[in-house]
Amino acid sequence: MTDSATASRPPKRERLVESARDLLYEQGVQRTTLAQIAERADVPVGNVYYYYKTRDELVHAVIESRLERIREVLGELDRRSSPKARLKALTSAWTDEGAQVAEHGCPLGGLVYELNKDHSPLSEEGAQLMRELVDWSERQFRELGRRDAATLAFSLISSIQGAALLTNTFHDESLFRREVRRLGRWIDSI
Amino acid sequence: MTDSATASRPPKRERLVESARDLLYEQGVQRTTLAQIAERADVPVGNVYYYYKTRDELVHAVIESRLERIREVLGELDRRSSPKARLKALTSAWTDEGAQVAEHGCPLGGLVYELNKDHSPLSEEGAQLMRELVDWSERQFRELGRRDAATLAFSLISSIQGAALLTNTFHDESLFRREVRRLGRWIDSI
DNA sequence: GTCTATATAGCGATAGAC
DNA sequence: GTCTATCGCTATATAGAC
Repeated sequence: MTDSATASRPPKRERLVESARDLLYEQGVQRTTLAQIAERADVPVGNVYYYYKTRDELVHAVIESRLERIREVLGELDRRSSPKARLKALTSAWTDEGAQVAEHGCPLGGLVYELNKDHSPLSEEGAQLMRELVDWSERQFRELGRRDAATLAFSLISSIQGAALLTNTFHDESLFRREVRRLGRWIDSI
Repeated sequence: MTDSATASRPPKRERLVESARDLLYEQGVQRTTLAQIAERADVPVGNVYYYYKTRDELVHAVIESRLERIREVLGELDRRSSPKARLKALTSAWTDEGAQVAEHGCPLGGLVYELNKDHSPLSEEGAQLMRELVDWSERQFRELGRRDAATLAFSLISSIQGAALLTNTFHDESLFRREVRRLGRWIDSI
């Protein structure tokens, strides 16, 4: 038994990233303290530094975790038969979390916004989250034979991100659903 | 001479709001300290509290300043002859600041994003910034005879906000210009 | 009204016992 | 590997001289 005392709980290192991921989303990067992260992960504060030497290193782990999740989701979407079906399935991925978007905004958009203000390598790592989405979308539009695929991809992800911001601002999930439905029709019309 | 020593400089209270407005935009709300605000305004730190009892009160003043400016700009746009011209002029207001958007994001969007995470009255005050833009846009679309004016207004402001986020993320002003041109054509097509 | 000096609290990070 | 205790710093905010 190399695991910790209480049987099958995920090891501390993993618990810390999960806790950080959730808190960074709910409260924002700047407002979240190591004490809060440690408390939710049920790890003593001082012990955090055994797993992550600095706060930034922990934030880095969260970005990596988000990046892996994005690639995982996009990989699943790639199994769908047509580019249009894939693009529409992407938008559905957001509406599935509509309630959380209304409460806390887009998990990716918020993170990226804050990292944009950061003068560290984290900023560029955050940008990669968006690049992944835009590039994947661009490939779909290109498969549809659009030469302006890059522009369309930028428009699509932009619209979703902006809709998430306003939805969060007005705390009204229905706004998000309506806008994403609109984007679905737009994709169909292409 | 009731003014300060160096003749015609704006009074300190005003200098503080201006300094705070700029720094909150450039660095974000959370990262900006009173010391930085005071320094840029050329006011001693301790003296800030003579003009604003708390930090939140100063942030409140910045929101009010932004709100006034929005109403001022929208008031000027109202002088244009057609709703379409007014809507397109609104989008131009953003591209005029394209370089800054690429560097720091949208001055309103960033502020609103951060205030959304705030558990204070400032959050609702921030929402009013967006409401002002959406409501004004909705009136224009309604004048165009659109019954889905509310939806279209939401889409327009969403797209601009999302485009600003991605433009800031990729630090490429041309992305913003291209997307706003696209929105201009969309307005024309309505 | 204006300024300096300082109180107070909370943060990230470290040292070292176990 | 795990934990407690605490350092050092910086932030907001206050007290009080001028």
